[in-house]
Amino acid sequence: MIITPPPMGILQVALDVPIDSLFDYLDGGFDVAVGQRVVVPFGRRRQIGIVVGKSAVSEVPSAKLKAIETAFVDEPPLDSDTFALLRFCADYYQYPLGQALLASLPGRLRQTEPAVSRKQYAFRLSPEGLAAEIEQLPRRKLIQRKLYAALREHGVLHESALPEISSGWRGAMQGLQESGWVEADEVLAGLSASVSAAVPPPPLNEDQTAALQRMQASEGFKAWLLHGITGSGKTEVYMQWLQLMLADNDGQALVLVPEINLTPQLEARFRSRLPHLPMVALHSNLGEAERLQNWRLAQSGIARIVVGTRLSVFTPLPRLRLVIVDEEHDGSYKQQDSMRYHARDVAMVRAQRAKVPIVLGSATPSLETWHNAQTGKYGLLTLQNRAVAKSQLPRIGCIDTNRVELQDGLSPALIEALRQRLQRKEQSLLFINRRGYSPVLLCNACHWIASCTRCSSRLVVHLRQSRLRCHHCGHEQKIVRQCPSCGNADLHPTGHGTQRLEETLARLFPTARIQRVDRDSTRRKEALADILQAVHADEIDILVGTQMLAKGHDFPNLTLVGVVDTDSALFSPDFRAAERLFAQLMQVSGRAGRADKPGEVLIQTSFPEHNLFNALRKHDYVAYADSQLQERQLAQFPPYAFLALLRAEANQYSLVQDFLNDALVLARQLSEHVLTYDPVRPQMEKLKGMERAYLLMQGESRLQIQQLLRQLVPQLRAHPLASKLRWTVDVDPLEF
DNA sequence: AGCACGCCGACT
DNA sequence: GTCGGCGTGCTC
Repeated sequence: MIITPPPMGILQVALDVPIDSLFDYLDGGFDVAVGQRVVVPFGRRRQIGIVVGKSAVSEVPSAKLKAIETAFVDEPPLDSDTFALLRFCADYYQYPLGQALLASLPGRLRQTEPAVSRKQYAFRLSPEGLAAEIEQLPRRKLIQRKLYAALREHGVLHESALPEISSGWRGAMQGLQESGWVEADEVLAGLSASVSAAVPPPPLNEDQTAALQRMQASEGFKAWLLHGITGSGKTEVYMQWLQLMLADNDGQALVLVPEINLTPQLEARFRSRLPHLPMVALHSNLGEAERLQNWRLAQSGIARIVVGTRLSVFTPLPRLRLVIVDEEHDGSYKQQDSMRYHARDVAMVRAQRAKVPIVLGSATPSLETWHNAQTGKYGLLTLQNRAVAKSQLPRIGCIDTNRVELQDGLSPALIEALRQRLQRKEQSLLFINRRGYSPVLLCNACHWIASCTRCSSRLVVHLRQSRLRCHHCGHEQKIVRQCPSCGNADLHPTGHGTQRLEETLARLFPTARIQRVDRDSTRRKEALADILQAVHADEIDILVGTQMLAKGHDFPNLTLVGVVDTDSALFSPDFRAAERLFAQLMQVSGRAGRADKPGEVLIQTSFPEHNLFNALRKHDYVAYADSQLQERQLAQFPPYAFLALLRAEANQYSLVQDFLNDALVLARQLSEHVLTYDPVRPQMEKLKGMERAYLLMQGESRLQIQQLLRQLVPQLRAHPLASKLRWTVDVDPLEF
């Protein structure tokens, strides 16, 4: 008797390979759903894949077809909303779907092994336990009584909350379970909840109340810009909105934060105020196991709030009700390799698809966002006042470096201001955007300059280590004592970096306690936290650092911020440099005088009358943004135009040139709407030994750009030179 | 991306 | 004679 095997279906599988196509496999008898993880044979190796479609037939000759090896049918498949979002992004950012899909998953789900989470439990009272009373428990079983009381109050308690009650909770809980009062449910691990009572919300000021009311009054998708200076209480608005939106339902919220170590702080604040809303964090500091757990808690709907960086914009959230993007102007939302998405823009698309509101918060919104708020596309919510009573805005002044003689890079006025702060036992902060001792090593005889051989950059002098370093590629060498060009032994470190400024300050103020904060001084894992701690403990008088210090922390006793060198950003060929500088200086100003002590900001510049500083002195973001927008409109730059960049690099510049020239011809043929400029070399013409150039495409709409790229990119992939050099497409590029 | 195949130079 | 350089091409 002949047994006919059951007919096999065809699965379209997306794989983590840089090929923009799907692969067909026989389902192997597995009952697989779309979105499921599968393991497939691929050439000589095994690959993890995601099923993106099913069908009865395949275009691929049946001799070529292989069957899947395994399907993880026990795991919940990727839901269709998240899947559709990733498909949209893969399309929009010109990136292979399989790579986009797989990159969005926690690392453990990219392996060909089944991913198991550690079992954890949530506890609740049994009917018997509910019927009982605490007095039935012996007095001396103190921990059991505490646990019982907590369970009565909270209903269900996750085990992560229990150490708060007692370190000996395990034994006591066991006792309660044995007596039949408590039942345990197995849950996914990783959720932290709290048994502490919610910290009561502070009263809101008028602006905050108005913002909340307007947000509450809208329904479905609606984008808001929450514009408020540092200290105006944006976080409070977020928290009360979360409470309003999530308290009496089972909805979920996505909260995006920039890629800095501020996530734990925000998390702690949220947790103390919203202890009843289970929250998970998703950021790069998590271990693999924890990341998987938290992701699954979001996917299963157990976690109600997800606080995370860029990548978490792709986290499956079946009951998404609202999205918050904090510090929306922050550049770290833009992925700068692989799929070059902008998490803020993706969040906007996500909110739109999910028909939920989204709030973008910032003191210095990106001009794109500001423009959208001006044209009415986004609702504008303004927080005018600082929420903390009595605190006032710092006085901002410029020091004209043309008119004074600098002493090792410092003006007399700034030195005097520092001296005053030391006398008053107040703290100061000096910003300088260069680490190292000096940015240039110069031969005074022949004007030779120490340069990197692999990059078009100067080598930075690090005097303490007696090294010359390239800050772009990591190349390092001993400091040369003699000019390699003319033999002169008189080489001068020229210009100032953090190390040199630290040295100068130590000489000017021998008794002051000075601390440098840059990538070099915070290499150790806990170093930055230790320094910030010391600042709070008043163990430091003067901080010298790079923009690392601009974000986040409040220093109540800090009353002076000095900005030493900014002028290079004023005349950068990157049209966004000024926007970034303004945001940075606004943020820096927020560091000064947050308590009841008035703060002062002093900026050393050769262009004190520059319109950027005029606006900054008045704390007038609006005026600056509007003037910048006018310039952008005249120049037809974003947000009045849309850009895409084709970057290419190779050891040989001629390769890059040939490729981009061909691409240019193609692009001009393919679109009469999109303006494609001749290839341009970036500031850093050579980086890590690679010669670089790019092609800029400019269109009136996203659609025009998309239509061009949809045709151009496949043709570029087929170009004979395409495999001989490295090239990428950057849609809506932020930096050039 | 991997991993094969493939066709030319200096080595035990 | 063969070890190995990385160019070319394919993976359902």
